[in-house]
Amino acid sequence: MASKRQPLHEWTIEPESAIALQKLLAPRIVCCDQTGEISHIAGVDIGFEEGGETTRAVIVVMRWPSLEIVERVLHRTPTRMPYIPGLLSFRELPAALEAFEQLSITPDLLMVDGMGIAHPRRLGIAAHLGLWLDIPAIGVGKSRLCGRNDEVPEARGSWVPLTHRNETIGAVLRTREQVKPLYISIGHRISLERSIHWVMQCLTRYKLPEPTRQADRLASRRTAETRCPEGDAAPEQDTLPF
DNA sequence: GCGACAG
DNA sequence: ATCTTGTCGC
Repeated sequence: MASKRQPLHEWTIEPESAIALQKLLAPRIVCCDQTGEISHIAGVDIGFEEGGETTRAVIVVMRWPSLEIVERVLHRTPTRMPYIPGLLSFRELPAALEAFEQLSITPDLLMVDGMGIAHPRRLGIAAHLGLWLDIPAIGVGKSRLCGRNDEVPEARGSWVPLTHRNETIGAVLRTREQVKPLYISIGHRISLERSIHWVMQCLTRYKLPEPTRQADRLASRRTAETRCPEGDAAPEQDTLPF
């Protein structure tokens, strides 16, 4: 029976098949620089509502080097799959891809909340998304999925390699002093060195680089209403919708 | 066999 | 990821 095939990103897949697919796709990840002129960097993050029933995919596009937000997309959709360590992309990619379809600007670089190749089968969500869209991507994780690393020096900008099975799969980077480091890894079409470089270039006063931080704020509905008593800078203002 | 385990 | 209060520090 020749039924109309649904978009590939609407899969719902068994863990066993998902793992097989990762092993098939991982070898296609490009780990060298293929970035051209970079004028737009996008931050990608996924959040949840209603105890996980609804998925919120957010993409924030910023102009480089001003880092001003030029476009934002918030896409809400029913959650299709549960969270299984190692299979995160199958739970979050569908929503992210649907959000991408609503973007009018095609970013030159993606910064994704999660791992790139610093994954058991070298295909974390950042690598999976970068490969699918064929856009340079960097994995920006807040905690470790696999691998080991030495202590990271306290100085901002210092980093140590994250290794797994005798391979360097990423870097544990100190983006702020006195704060837990970030787990940076190649997503697609960019080297680890340049990945670290770009993350550092997008840092302001926070732990997370701006693209990811802004996407995270919106995905977790932590927008401009967060009050701060006084003193420092005024609460961040959101110019665009939401 | 036991622990670890992105978001 | 999300649920959640107060609390420590610049």
